[in-house]
Amino acid sequence: MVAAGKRRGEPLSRDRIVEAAIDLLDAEGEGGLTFRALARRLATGPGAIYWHVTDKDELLSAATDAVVATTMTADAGGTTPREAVRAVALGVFDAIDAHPWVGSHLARDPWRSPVLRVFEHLGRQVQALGVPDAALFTAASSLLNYILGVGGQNAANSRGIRPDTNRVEFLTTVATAWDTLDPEEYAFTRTVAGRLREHDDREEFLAGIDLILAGITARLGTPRLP
Amino acid sequence: MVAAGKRRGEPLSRDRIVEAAIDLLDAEGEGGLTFRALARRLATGPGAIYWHVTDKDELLSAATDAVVATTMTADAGGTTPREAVRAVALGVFDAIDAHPWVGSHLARDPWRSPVLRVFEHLGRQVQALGVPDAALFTAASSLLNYILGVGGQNAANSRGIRPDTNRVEFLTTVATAWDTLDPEEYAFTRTVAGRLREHDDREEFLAGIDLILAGITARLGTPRLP
DNA sequence: ACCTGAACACCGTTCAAGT
DNA sequence: ACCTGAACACCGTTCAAGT
Repeated sequence: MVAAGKRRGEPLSRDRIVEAAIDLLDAEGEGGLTFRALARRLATGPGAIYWHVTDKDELLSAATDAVVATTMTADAGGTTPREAVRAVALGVFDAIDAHPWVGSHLARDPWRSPVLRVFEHLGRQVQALGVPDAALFTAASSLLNYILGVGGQNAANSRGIRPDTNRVEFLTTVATAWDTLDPEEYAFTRTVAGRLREHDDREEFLAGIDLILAGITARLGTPRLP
Repeated sequence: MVAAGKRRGEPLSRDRIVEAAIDLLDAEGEGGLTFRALARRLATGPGAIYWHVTDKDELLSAATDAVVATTMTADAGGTTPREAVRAVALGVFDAIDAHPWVGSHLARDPWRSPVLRVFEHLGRQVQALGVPDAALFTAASSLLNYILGVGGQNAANSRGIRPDTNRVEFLTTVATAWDTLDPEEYAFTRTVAGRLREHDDREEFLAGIDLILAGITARLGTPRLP
């Protein structure tokens, strides 16, 4: 990946452009992806990129898709469907952790290939859980939406932070801010502020997945809810 | 709301600016909010706005918060906690339906006032459900993240669409696109394509909330999961 | 204290011109 | 077919100058 910009000899190609875009996004963040910066990295002019890519939006989608696709390759054979769902979810979570911009883009890229890829893999595992046909769509998209929600928030979090601040520091800052909230208006939030301070993002994320899985399996016997 | 731009006599104020920003966002979409356009609407120069507002980001947050706050006023007294959770969730859903840009911004505005407001209200109702202290944070933030996920997707959907196309038309387009997907790679997605075509966004959203609620209540008796 | 609007430092995107 | 890079039409934001 890192070599994308170095290979000046090779002709421009969609793949090389996407690769360089990922590098740029990783290094500089969402604001760092610019046609000019990208062109500089590829030793060409900004106009050249438009010959291989229609749009900045398409470029971002392609970059996101490339990252998501790699985390979705291993089809988690052997384990239980429940663990497989967790594996898919964690794959997306970790991808966003490593490339925060993926979270932002997934959240605003509905039903296009990157999101669809995740949906497909979640759906297969939900199917394996034995969920009846009528409930498949709801189960899979609930998981998907939860994952996208967390992803968006995490992406936003790491966007607002200087890269050098660590997690604990950040959580302490937020939790301390919560302590100054109006005690009446934010009674509940203040109650769980301690929980925020000590929680582990990844475990918290998984706990949410488990909650939804519990909801899905809880009604496996039940034909319909009131 | 609509009169915000008309009251040229009154002095500029943060409130008037936010009000005009909401109008602009509603009328023109996310791309329509520009300091220049806003200034024109307020019959002033772009620089004047900066005296009352620090940033475009802060302005967007203020606009989002104003919309979210109004939907969160009625504290759903009388009904069951379950119905109250649904009411809070639907409030956010409908707000995003009416103002799609709210969905986009919520998704990228972590732990700031608009999101915190929703979190607080969800948390109170979760508390009323009888969820033990140790599980409160997870339950409330799972609901929140699901809501934010759906919100982001819905916002993105209505962003990519010309305002005149209706829902059915749009869903048909997406579902038809799904039919052309690789049958092997997207086996599950193709299975549920029909479901997508006929589904109602709002009901689907509520079904997801119910799923999470089922997960939350399913373990009310259980001390710990494996 | 508050407003004005020109100016700065950027963007994405296009397109005539080149090879 | 593919690349170049100047040019167009915008942005957010700042700031000297005004009231």
